[in-house]
Amino acid sequence: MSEEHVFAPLVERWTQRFQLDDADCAAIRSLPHSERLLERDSYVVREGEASNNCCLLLSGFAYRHKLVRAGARQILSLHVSGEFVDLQNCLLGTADHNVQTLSRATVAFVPQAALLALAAARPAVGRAMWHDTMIDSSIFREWVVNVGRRDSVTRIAHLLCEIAVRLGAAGLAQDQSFILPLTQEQLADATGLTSVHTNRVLQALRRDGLISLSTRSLKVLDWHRLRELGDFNARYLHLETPRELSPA
Amino acid sequence: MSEEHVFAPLVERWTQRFQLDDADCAAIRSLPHSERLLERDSYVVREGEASNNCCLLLSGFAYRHKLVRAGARQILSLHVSGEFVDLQNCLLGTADHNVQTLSRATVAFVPQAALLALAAARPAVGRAMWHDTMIDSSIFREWVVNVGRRDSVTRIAHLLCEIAVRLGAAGLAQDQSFILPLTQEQLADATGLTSVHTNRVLQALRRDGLISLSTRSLKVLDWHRLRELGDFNARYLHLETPRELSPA
DNA sequence: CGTATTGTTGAGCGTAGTCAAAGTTAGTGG
DNA sequence: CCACTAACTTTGACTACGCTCAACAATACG
Repeated sequence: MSEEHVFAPLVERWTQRFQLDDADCAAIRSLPHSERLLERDSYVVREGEASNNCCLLLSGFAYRHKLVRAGARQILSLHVSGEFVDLQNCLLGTADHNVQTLSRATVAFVPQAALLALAAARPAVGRAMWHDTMIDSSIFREWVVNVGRRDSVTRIAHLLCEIAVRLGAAGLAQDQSFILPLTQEQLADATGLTSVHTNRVLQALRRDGLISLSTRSLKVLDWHRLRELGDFNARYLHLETPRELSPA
Repeated sequence: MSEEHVFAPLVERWTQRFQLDDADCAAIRSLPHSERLLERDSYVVREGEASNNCCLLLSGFAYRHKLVRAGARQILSLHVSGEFVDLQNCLLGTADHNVQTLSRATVAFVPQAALLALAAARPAVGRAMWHDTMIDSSIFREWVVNVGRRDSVTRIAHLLCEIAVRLGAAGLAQDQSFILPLTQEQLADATGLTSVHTNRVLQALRRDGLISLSTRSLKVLDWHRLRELGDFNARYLHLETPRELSPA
């Protein structure tokens, strides 16, 4: 991956949604950064650490999670390539959660100070960054609802819907088929269930002809019914272009 | 409440944490706004609505929530006076959740465009706003953990700890006592439990001498044990001066 | 003072958890 | 390329935490 293309997907995504001018784009492209290849399960951020760098995911998948005293893990969100994975920790001094790769991944670490300086110098870019973090926030809210008020089948179906839509939007799905980057244990940790129960729910979804799933490869066979079953409404993903707001 | 003091608590809070100069503060104070008194249970934002105003809570309490198809409600967060209650919806065009008052409240509605213009014109203020929303985000993450991976007693204890610390930080608690602005049904909706079970857990906490609670008035009797029981660590609140209820 | 809201109690049930073991797939090194 | 191992998935039997339903008590409030 050549240096000058590192930020290309990011610039493309942002220019589609926000009015970034050439200077904005150039400023993004000239951000200092160091590119790295991370093995699966590598920690990108550890809870309690001071964070000096922000991590942009160039390829692969990542997730956030937290541990409770009893030792259980709760996965907080999933991330696909093209996303900044810890703008969150960037603004708040110390990380309050862990970020880890789900797969082998390439990332670019960008010094926090450079990002904040860019946000201050180029308000349109700052707003794009803020906007991205607000979408993350919306997804957290939906996850609170998912683990708080939905039964196990609905919960799993909802999560699969979210993954299907987000991978689709990122161009990582064809014909309702995609690589599910999570083990059943990770699906369980994302939904607040046990891996045993998650396994049984997945079998039920297969039995009912909603999905086919084998070794990390998932195909949605009946999107309408899965969406219905999962009580899924994509609004919270805010995939549409945001309304244009011009400074007064 | 006189016009020029509407933003005073906000300016004070932000200047304590960020380096805002006089021009920044003046710009905040001169934000256009309309002040209103809202009765208890008033909607501030409704899911699906386009939002044109941001709501700053001047007094009273508010909460965010979402409904699932089955009709259950999940409370997503609580808000105390001095906080912007929907900077979230401000950046994203349409609201993805409801915001409602928990008590009679006074609020100031600020036009969204003015806020975004301010954020762009005065980067330090923009960063303060972004920072506030990132703390909300951190709290959402902790709530995902709370409802996803903690048992009922731990969950309720954790929520009570959060409320105690946040009300303490806002100067709304004295001597480990404060007004608990939630009914048991609302506590249940915040923790993903039923009101019946919440009632039983509260009784257990009273029986064990951790809290005393009667008609909306809660006193923490044993902060150390409650904190322990609730698996509570205030880091996620990112209070600069974590003013925890100290054991005398 | 009457009514609505909120809190409390009991009995029975069901969803999801626990524990343990076997089966399957993927990854690694010989 | 195969053998071996670790990781992941599946199954069964049993358990328990928290839910449901329903009635009643206490409190707030107009």
